[in-house]
Amino acid sequence: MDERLTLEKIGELAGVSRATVSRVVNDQPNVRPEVRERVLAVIAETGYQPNLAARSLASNRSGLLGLIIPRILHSLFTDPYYPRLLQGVTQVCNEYDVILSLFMFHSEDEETRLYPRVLRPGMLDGVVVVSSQEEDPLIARLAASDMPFIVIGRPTDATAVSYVDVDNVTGAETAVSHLISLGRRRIATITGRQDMSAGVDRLAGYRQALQTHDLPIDENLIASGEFDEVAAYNALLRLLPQQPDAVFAASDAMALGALKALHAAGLDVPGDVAVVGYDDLPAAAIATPPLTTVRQPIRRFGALAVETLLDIIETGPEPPRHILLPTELVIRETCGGS
Amino acid sequence: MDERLTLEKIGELAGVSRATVSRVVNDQPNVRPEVRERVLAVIAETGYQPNLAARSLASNRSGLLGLIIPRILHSLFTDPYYPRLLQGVTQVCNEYDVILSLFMFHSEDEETRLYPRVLRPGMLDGVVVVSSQEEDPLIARLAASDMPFIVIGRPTDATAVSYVDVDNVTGAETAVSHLISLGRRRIATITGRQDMSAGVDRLAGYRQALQTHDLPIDENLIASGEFDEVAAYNALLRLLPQQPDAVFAASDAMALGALKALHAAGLDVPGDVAVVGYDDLPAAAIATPPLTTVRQPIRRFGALAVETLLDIIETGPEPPRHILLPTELVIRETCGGS
DNA sequence: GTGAAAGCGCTAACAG
DNA sequence: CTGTTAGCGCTTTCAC
Repeated sequence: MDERLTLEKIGELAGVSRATVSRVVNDQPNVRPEVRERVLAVIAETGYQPNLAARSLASNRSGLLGLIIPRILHSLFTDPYYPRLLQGVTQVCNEYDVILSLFMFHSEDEETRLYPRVLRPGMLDGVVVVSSQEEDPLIARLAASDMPFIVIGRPTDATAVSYVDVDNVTGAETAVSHLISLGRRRIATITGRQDMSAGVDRLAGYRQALQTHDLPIDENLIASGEFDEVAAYNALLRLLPQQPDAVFAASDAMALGALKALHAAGLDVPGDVAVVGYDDLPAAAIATPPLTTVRQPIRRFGALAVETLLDIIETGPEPPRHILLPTELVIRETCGGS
Repeated sequence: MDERLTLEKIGELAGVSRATVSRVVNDQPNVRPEVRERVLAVIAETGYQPNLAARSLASNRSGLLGLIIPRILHSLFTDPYYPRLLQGVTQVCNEYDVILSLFMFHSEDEETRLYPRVLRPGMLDGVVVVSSQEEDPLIARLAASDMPFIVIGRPTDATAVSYVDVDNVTGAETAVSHLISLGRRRIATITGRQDMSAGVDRLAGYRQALQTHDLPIDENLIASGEFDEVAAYNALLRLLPQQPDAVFAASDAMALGALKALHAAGLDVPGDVAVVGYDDLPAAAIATPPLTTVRQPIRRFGALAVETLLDIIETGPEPPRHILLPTELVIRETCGGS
């Protein structure tokens, strides 16, 4: 059991050549059913597994996909965003029998030092990039290489690049429109980071909803929360003097921070101020009061990214795939309506 | 720029043989400094990167490490536990220039189907296994193979296996002892899952602290919270009739659930009931009131696992490494003392 | 259908 | 110190 099994050895045991075994292993035609059976039996008996490195060298395909998570944003790490995403990604990888390599960078130095490794020959068949900031230099590099890739989260110069994203503009617009329809008029927003398209788009959705309903946009009702609970807590405190009657937070983490600040200020939710979040974290459902929020299909999203990447590897990068997933408004109690 | 660069080609350009280039690339001795320089220059100019598959095939080392996360526990996914762990793990991987392959399983079927892939020849140099439940069958398989591995979280039959873990028993004991020292006498606990060593050990620490201080152990003060916030909320409600004056929750997520239940029941924390958690999640610091908790060095922990694995790969599995990291009691307001 | 043979790009003795 | 020579285990023409 200890001796290394090779195609050659399996062939020997089955009384065929190594080439035939290879055909069987790779489900290729041109093998007599009876022979195939015999080979399969030997493989099952011996527990033979083809050597990945050798296969990769000979076929120029590694069976490895890369998932690249650029410089970690602390805020995203207090969310279950990445875990969810990873669930979706790994699930599809398992389904298609590809292996996922995870690249997480912790500093700009590390990024620049390690980017070349990603493009290393004989390594990855394709990569999924989580775009955390606009204008990620890696995306330009990937676009210049012939490595198949897809971006999670629409990059700035998106037209030529394949991506999957949630429709953040529409999601935010729906949330704010709902507040308007409930009679709120001084709707504040706590924005996410403006170097991330999710932050930008959700703010755009907020503005768009106000415009559509002919409501004025008061810049004093817009405060930056950096996608962070504590920052949002403070942002809400800054917003309070403007006497908003509703707050749209661009993430649940921030909405939770806002709720805490509202409680601390002795204000009633939704009586005095309505709150809507974004993400539908598990914590949203058990907040006090339960948080109205925009649900993103994060897991599906990761899954779809991999499926699309696999398709790109198969059929080429053209045309660029632009996939926007719809969100869903989950109405709970903090918006004060139904 | 499009033609594939190989050792041969670099050698040609530098006027040396492929073997010399290989020596330079691998930082081996026996190359005249002057020649080395010349080769290095060509490599820098051309941006040559050795082909991983070829190297792996020839040297029988892939430069890949596996991280295996068995069947996902929903509860752990609402924590930033995995993200933190991944940060530690990837940081060390980056440092040592090894690539991390992530295996996440979502069902028992997937597990059994994919375990063999992990042990596939020509694939991984070693694996880190996150042990989520006692008696993971993969650990037995790994132990029977000659794949170097290390377990995060002490497995049940731990003696022969290398692992890193936090000292959960001592951590819990310290927390409960602190409550005792503050004069609490009817100390309840909300336990984590008892099929995970963290759950078992933290309960053991609780019992031990009571015993050490000659306090009776009342089984009615022990409720199961499954490491889940909602389950803990309900667990606390069940505990309330026993009139505890303190609660030790085996995770912050559960402590947060307990806090909510306590508020809902109109009890004052820490006036009526003191609360101590475990994990020091970001949310613990901004809970109302801020949560006293046991801090685990999760990131260091992931880092140490990889470093130790690398050492095992280098020097062999003997003797088994048993590494316990100390925890730290973070005293905030829910324990009602200092 | 099947086998023989030629690499894939690299490392690792082994000469010199 | 440096080059030559074998493979590593697999895929993939190309004959038969």
